[in-house]
Amino acid sequence: MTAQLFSKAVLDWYEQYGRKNLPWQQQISPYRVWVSEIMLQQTQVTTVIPYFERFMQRFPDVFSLSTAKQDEVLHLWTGLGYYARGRNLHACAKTIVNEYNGLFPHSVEQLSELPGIGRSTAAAIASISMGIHAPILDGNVKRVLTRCFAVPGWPGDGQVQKRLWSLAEELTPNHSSRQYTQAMMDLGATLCTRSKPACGICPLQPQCLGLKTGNPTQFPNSKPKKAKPEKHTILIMISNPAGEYFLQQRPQQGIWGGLWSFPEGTDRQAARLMVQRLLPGTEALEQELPPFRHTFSHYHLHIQPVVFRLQRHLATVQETDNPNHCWYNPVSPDNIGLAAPVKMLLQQQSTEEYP
DNA sequence: AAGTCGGGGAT
DNA sequence: ATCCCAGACTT
Repeated sequence: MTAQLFSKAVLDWYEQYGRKNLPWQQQISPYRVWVSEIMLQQTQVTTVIPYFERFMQRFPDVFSLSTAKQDEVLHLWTGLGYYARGRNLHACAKTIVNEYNGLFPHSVEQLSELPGIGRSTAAAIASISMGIHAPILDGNVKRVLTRCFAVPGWPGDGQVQKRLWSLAEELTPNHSSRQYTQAMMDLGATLCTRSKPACGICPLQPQCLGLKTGNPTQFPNSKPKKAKPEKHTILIMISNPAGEYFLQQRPQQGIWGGLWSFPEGTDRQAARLMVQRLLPGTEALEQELPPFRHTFSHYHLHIQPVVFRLQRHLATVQETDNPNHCWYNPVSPDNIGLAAPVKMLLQQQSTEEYP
C-alpha cells in the first residue's frame, strides 16, 4: 500500500473519531504540549490528567516554572513516578528562559538537545504545537506499525527500532502534521489497543498484515522477561511529640532522586543505631507497622516500617551528617516531593492519630 | 546493548 | 500475579 493511502485513512478516521477534548489539546501551546508529553512518557492518559491540571494551575507558563523551587516541582510530581522527568522538566524550563528567551526552538534537532526530550517527544512537540513535519515513534505508533506491517521482534531491539523509525518517516505526510501525530496516538490508544483491539472498526483493517496472521495481538512482540530481584529495607519513621516525622532528602541520582523519605536501615539493630546517630541520646518507643511490598520497574522492595516515638523532642540533629532533613507535619504538609509509599505511610499515621 | 529510573491501570 | 504505558538517559 502507498504511504498516501495509509495517511489518508488515518487522517480521515481522526477527523471523525479522534480525541479532541484532552486538557492539553485546549489552548495548545509549546509549553502545554511539552509538559503533557513529558508527563505522558510511560504513563497512561487517565493517570496524567489530574497531574496536568494541577501543574498548569500552579505553573501556567515556562517563566513561572523556571523560577520555581525544585521541591515544589517534585511535590506536584509526587505519585507520578520517574522523577528524573520532573527534575529534567525544571532544568529545561530554566534553559528555555535563560538561553531561548522563553521561546521553544522550532526544530526537532534543537528540541532533542533539551533535557528530558528525546527524538519522539521532540517530534511530538514540534508537530502538535508548531505544525512541523516530524514523525513520532511512541508506544502507540509502535503498536500500530508493528501490527499493520507485521513487524517481527521486540521494538526495544535496535534493528527493529530502526525499521520502525524508517516506516514512520515513510508514512508521515508532509501536511496536517498536528492531526497526523494526534491521529496515530489516538488510533493506538483507542482502537489498536494492547489487548482486544477493535479491528472491526479500524480504518487500517483492509491492509493490516497483523490481522491477516489471525493474531494481531502477537504484535508488538513482547519484551524478553527477566526476574526482578527482591530487596528489603526498614523505613525508620521517627516521630516527635508534636506529631511530626523526620524526613531526609534523597540524593539527586538513584531511586526517588530528590524526593524526601524516611531514614532507612537494613535490620532492626541498624535502625536503632541510625536513630541514635541522627538524634543522639533520645529515647523512643518502637512500634512495628504491617510490612508490605512495593514494586519498581526493575525490582521488588519489601518494606518494614518501624515507628520510633520520641518521648521528648530533641532539636540536636546532626547537621553535618544530615544537611537535608526536616520535620514533616502531616497535618500542615510542606510542598515537597514524597515517594509514594512514604506519602501513604504519612497519611496512614496522621489519620490514625486524628480520626 | 543493557541497565536505570515509578506508579498505576488492565488483565 | 504479570504486562505495559504519548521514553530518556547512563553505562
